Amino acid sequence: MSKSNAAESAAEELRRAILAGELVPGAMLPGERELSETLGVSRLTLRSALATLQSEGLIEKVHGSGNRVLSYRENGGVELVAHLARYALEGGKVPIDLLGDLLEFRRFIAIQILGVVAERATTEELRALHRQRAHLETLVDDARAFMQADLQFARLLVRATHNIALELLYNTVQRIIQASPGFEAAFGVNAPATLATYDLLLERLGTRDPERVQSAARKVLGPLDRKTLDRLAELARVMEPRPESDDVQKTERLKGGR
Amino acid sequence: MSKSNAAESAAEELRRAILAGELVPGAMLPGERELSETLGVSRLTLRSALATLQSEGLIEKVHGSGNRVLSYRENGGVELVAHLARYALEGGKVPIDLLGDLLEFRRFIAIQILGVVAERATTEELRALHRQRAHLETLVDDARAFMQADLQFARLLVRATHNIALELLYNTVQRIIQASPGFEAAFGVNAPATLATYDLLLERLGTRDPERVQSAARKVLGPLDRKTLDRLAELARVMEPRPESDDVQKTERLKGGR
DNA sequence: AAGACCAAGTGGTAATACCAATAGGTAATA
DNA sequence: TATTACCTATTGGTATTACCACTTGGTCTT
Repeated sequence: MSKSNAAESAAEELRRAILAGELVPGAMLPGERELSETLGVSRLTLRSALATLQSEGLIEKVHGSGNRVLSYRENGGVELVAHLARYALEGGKVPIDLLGDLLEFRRFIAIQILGVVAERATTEELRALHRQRAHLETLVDDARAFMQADLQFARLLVRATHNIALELLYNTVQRIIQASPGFEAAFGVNAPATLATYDLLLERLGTRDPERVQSAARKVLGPLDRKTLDRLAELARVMEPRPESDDVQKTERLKGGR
Repeated sequence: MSKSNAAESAAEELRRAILAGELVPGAMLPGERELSETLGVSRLTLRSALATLQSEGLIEKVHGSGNRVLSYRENGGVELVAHLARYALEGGKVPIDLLGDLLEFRRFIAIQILGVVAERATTEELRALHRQRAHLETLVDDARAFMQADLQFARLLVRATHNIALELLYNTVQRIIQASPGFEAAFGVNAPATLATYDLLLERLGTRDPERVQSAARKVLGPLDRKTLDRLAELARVMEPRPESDDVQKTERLKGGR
């Protein structure tokens, strides 16, 4: 990859091996001195990579003993979703299933959040949501900008719950989405339907009745996500496996000249 | 804390300063060479600490420029919940509000999860849940063991959703809970009511009707969490406050230049 | 046979040197 | 005068080397 970060590259290689099952849970990694040489980085850089993997719950460091591989199913943190998605994309596949799981997760949170927002949000917070909705409408053409504004809309929603745990969780989710190339497509694909959905929900929020908001959310959000997935699957079919770029030869010829 | 880990201690000091608002978002930390001397660790160790803070979304590293403090409200990950709880406890306070937010978050997820589990769980997975419920009954006296078994029960539940994103999220939540001293009390305090609740939910799950399961969950889980919080608040009143430690002077040194 | 003990291997920390990227000032230029 | 190019001090990133602290597994002693 084009990342210039040596430590992250090393972490990447190990992470991929673990997620691919090549490194079995319970197994001990080679010693840091040996492993650093194998990966072609200094022991220091290797240790930085190992620290990252530890924070992701993929390995366990035991002073005096070694580095043990853990089961990512039982210990891996949410941030692995981004990596799983990236590996799938690099393999040429659109991670429809994974994205579906992530959308379901988001939907679950959203339904519940909408309920408490109806009760707790200040009028000012509701106003801010309407403003952001209006802003979204101007960005339907720019997928990336639309995603950013959509995330901001979600942030305003979360903040209106006045629940710090949910707010921090949202930060994590946002980082996952932004770190997952291809996920942004899921936002742009369905912009018009998204806006219509927001309109309905905002209208219901105005009633301040949690029941009405949640029942609407349950009816609308599921189909919306399903439609998004369908369109993504469609796009995936259209795209050919992977076009090799033949610009390489061209650039080669440029070198000699001047 | 009595942790022998130098890097984590350094990270701890910086994290505390950031979460306490002593280091304002947007501010630049002192250079790594200077800061490492200030904290009494090598630059290497300091960098390890900074890497941790970066992964938690508290700072942003900019090659050639410096380390910028970020707003934890906007960038901090969920794992900060554990640290916030710990700081509160070390200050002599039981973080009732924070724990309430966390329980609410857990409750939101649980309600939705129970819905899909009713649809998707295999009969074997339901059997495993019943077994774990029976096992829980034997541990009502040992708060720590009960918490572990309770977490395992929740894991079985999450796994039955067949949603990898939710499963990974649960891993993160579990780590937060286990890293938060005092949170385990929230589990032991209300063991009998917890068991009764599980019985009800398992019975409803047997019907395979999402609606019935969710409506029961909505009715039961809220009051259960409220009762737990009440008992914890009661316990907190009984315990006397704690004499403070005075490391306040140190924090002055952390404020950086530029 | 059981316990104390020692030694090799492992991760943890430190000190130093050098590479790479950024920012800000300065001089050359239009 | 405003703009551009570039140089340089400062900052983070990586490598090398050495030593400390802990764990483990064995030997030695009792």
